[in-house]
Formats: sequence, C-alpha cells, structure tokens
Amino acid sequence: MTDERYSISQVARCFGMPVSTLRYYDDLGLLPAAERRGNVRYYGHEQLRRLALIQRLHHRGLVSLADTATLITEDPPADQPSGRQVLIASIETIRTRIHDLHLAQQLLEHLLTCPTADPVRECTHLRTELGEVVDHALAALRPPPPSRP
Amino acid sequence: MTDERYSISQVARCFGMPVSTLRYYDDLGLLPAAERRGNVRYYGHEQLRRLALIQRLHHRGLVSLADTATLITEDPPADQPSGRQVLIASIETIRTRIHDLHLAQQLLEHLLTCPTADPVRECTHLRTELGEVVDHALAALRPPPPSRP
DNA sequence: CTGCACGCTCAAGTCGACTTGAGCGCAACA
DNA sequence: TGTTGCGCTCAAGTCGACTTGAGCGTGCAG
Repeated sequence: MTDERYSISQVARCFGMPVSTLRYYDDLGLLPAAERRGNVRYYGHEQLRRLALIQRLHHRGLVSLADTATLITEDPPADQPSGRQVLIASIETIRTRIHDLHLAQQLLEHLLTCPTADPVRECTHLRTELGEVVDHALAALRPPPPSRP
Repeated sequence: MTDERYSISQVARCFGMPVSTLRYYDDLGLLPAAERRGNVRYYGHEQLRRLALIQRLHHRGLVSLADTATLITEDPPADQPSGRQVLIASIETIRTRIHDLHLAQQLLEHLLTCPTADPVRECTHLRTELGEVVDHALAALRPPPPSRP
C-alpha cells in the first residue's frame, strides 16, 4: 500500500518548495526521484520521507546541503566513520548555535523593553555588558609581561 | 580615560576577524571607524562596543547584516518605527529558528544513539515520525470534497 | 636609499544554494 | 491543427557576505 507516485509539481506544492529546488536536489543526488517514466520524475513514499528528513535538517541552513547528504545517504563503505563524524560535528554546531541564538534573543528582547530612549547608545546595562566583552577582547592585545620572580 | 585608539589590524586580531571584514563593514557604514588620521582608520572604545554588538547579533548569520544595521544604527527619523519592526521580526525569527534547531538536534541525537544499524532507513521510530510529516503534507494535495449537508 | 610592514582604494572573484531563461518534447483539448 | 500545460536539460544569473588582487602611499630600520 501507499505505493502511489507523485509528480514533481505535486511534491513541490505540498512540501511548500519550488520545483526547481527538487530538481536541484536530484542533480546533487541528494533526493533522487523514485523512478522516471520516460524522463519524467515520480516520487514515492520513501522519497517523501527523505525529503521530510532533508527539510528538517537543512531548513534555513541549519545543516549544509553537503553535510545533510553525508548524514542521510550514509552508505558507509564499511571503512570510514565519516557519517558519524559529521553527525557529532553537526550536533556540536547546533548546540553552540542555539547558545548564540539565546544570547542574541536576550539582547534583542532587552532592546525591546529597555526604558532608555536609545538603548543601543544610552542604556548602561548594555554598555557595561558590551564593555566587558571589549575589555576581554583587548586583553589579548597586551599579554601582561610575565613577571618572573 | 579609555580614549585609546586601535589600528585596524589590532582590532582584527583581538576580535578574531579578518581586516577585510572590518573594511567591508566600514564601506557599508555599519561600523565606521572612530576617526581617520590621514586616510588611516583608528577605532575607539565606542566603536569596539558596537563591534561586539554586531558580532553578537550577526554571528554566523543569526541576523542579516542589513537587519543588524537597521537595529543598531537606529537613527529613527522620528517618523517610521522601522527599527522596532525589524526588532520584533528578528526576535520572532530567532524563536522559530531555535525551535527548528531543537528539532534537528533531537533528530541527530537519535541517529547517534539508535541501535538500528542504519537508522535513516531502518529505524521504525524515525519512519513513523517522518511518515506523519509526509501524510500531513500530502493531505494538502487532496482537499476532501466539502460534504455539505 | 632601499626594503619591509602596514595602510589604503577599487574592481573582481568566490561560495553555497538556488533561480531563471532558452529551447525543446509530449499529451490533451477546442 | 494549434496552443496550453507540464515536464525536461543545460547554461547562466543572483544574492549575501565576504575575500582576493592589483596598484599605490607612508614611515622607519638597516
């Protein structure tokens, strides 16, 4: 069951992406169409599940297309753990990215609610916080002369 | 105090970014150098704080450079609330982005620990979850003929 | 006085992820 | 018998965010 096939425009429509992207993914070998009847692509359930997987990983550049490809095509030639490495690296990237996003979010929310007229230039809270970042960065500039006894 | 000035290469070094990027930001008017002594840029504390702000917002494409510019140069011509709009939009983007990242993270962590040899194709958990996404997407394809009583 | 390090400008190149356009085939419908 | 709609390929274009390269100026150490 569910051995139905869908045309490229149907898939595009219900996954909310342009036809050109699907063809592009096919060119990359990222999402080959299930079969072709006389040069025309048809997609089956297996392909659609992979497409959902791709979307979830790649959506808005979370994971690059190249890495997504490595992660999901995982045909480990039984010699390199490349898939696993990319996997671990991706998880790490995503973690730090979430962290960065939280910082940015806090900053923006502060800007939104800060009573100061121009929070970017006037707000003391922001000035102090960024000042610390700057001082920390500048510290790298003058490595204190190692005071040897 | 702290009225020191730093050359472009010093700033680049301690903020961990190439000189070219600083010049690029200057070209955009995003981070104008404090002053120029005979065509040479010098950066002061105010500029460095702004740079820290830019980094935090823009780091790895969190917020586009254009939006970052709108957010921080906030010279509201006292007629449009464009800054505030971008602010609210950015916060919203970041929220959904964090959400997407959490989904992707869960998926990757599942791939990492799933006992199935090839989790992408064999794991029933994943198959079911993605199957639901697919079914939901496909539902948009055949809008049930509205049964009017 | 000659290098060298560092600075500058302006134009062009790069990279990832697509999109657009030209030109074509094929099936169905008026 | 068009012509309309959908599909195809292949090459080229686009966009954001930089980077690279050519060519030049300036200050100072040897």
